[in-house]
Amino acid sequence: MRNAEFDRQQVLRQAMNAFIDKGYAKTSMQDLTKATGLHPGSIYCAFDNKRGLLLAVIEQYGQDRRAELAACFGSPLPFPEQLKQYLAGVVDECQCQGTPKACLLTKALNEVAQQDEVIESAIKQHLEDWQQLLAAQFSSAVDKGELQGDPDHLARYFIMGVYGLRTFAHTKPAPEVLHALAAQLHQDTCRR
Amino acid sequence: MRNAEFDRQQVLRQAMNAFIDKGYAKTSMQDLTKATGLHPGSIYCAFDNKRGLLLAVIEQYGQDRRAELAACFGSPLPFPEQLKQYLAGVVDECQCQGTPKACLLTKALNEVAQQDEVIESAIKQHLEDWQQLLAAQFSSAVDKGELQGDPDHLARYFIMGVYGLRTFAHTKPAPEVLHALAAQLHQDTCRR
DNA sequence: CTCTATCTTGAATGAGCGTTCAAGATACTC
DNA sequence: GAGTATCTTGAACGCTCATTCAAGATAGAG
Repeated sequence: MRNAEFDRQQVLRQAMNAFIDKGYAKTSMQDLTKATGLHPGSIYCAFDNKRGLLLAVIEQYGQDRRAELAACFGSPLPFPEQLKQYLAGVVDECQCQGTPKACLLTKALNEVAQQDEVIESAIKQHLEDWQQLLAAQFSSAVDKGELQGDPDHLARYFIMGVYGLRTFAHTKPAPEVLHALAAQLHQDTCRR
Repeated sequence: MRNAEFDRQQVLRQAMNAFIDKGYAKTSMQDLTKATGLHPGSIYCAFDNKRGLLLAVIEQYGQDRRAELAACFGSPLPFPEQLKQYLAGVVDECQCQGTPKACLLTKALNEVAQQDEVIESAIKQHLEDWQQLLAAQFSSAVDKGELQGDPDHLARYFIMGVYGLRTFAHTKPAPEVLHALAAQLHQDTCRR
């Protein structure tokens, strides 16, 4: 017997960065072997093929984002403040000096739209999980009287704003523009 | 002497649909020859290469969208109503039965981000033109008292919403969800 | 220590890609 | 109507890609 030598999570996160930077199609196996340090055979042994690696990476990405969200909304701050911090994190990612970090889920969804049903629905599932986790936070804020309105609708509207913010960031606007948009979104989400 | 036999605009629109459906990377020259009816040599003669064709297609797309916007805001309706119709058009595109039409500009921008500066800035230019045209409409609405606030900020917020709506549509939500989000965006844009 | 099941290695493979180009077709000029 | 400049055609090319696989390495079992 013999165990695998590599750390699966580490490999997935390295491949994740490669996919986020170049997109799925433009990330070659050569890129992936460089990024992960694994040889082609090992990748194929562990993940079947490039597509299987993407699916595993998507799974890991979803898990990481869920942990991130839980950490942010686990603080003792009032809900609007938590939401503000969450948005600030998104904005930071979008304009992280010269090397903006895209969202793997939306980037990949955009790329494989109407071409790979399995990947498409895996991504859709994670985005819906994300929406549901956020909606739960909105719901508990409504219960505590920190917010008014339908939590599901508010969560969807907020998420739409985050999607929009990320796309807007691709056009490299001035930082204050992105901040103003985030502030407006925050206000429109919390006002009701 | 001899003139080219094909209709340039028609070819560009056919290539446009191919790029919108499959994305730039996954649209092969074979796809493009099928979509346009042109042979490889003709495409290379007219547009240099696949990338040149994309650039020409982007130009055409920008022109088409500008015409569309002018038509929508050229109506005699009050501004909020014009905006509502514009949004309705976007939503329709997003959930056009089973074959949603993405925005070529954002789709391609997402794909070539940080990989092709020329394409990136061509797209960025068209998106900024779009923003400016919308901002001009917002500005004139403010002048007429149909709207309150900073037209540039409002236009950017509205555009962020359109970006978000399009990404949200990729997750194939129920039609009423998309409509509710569009209605909310309309309200938040026009309220001030 | 030996054996063997498993993992690792990386060159080889074939398919598909973007691109080229020389031969053929065609419409305009004079 | 002849000449020619231009466009059209599509097979061929070289390259890169994802994928394979047989040989080599290694860790645990007995």
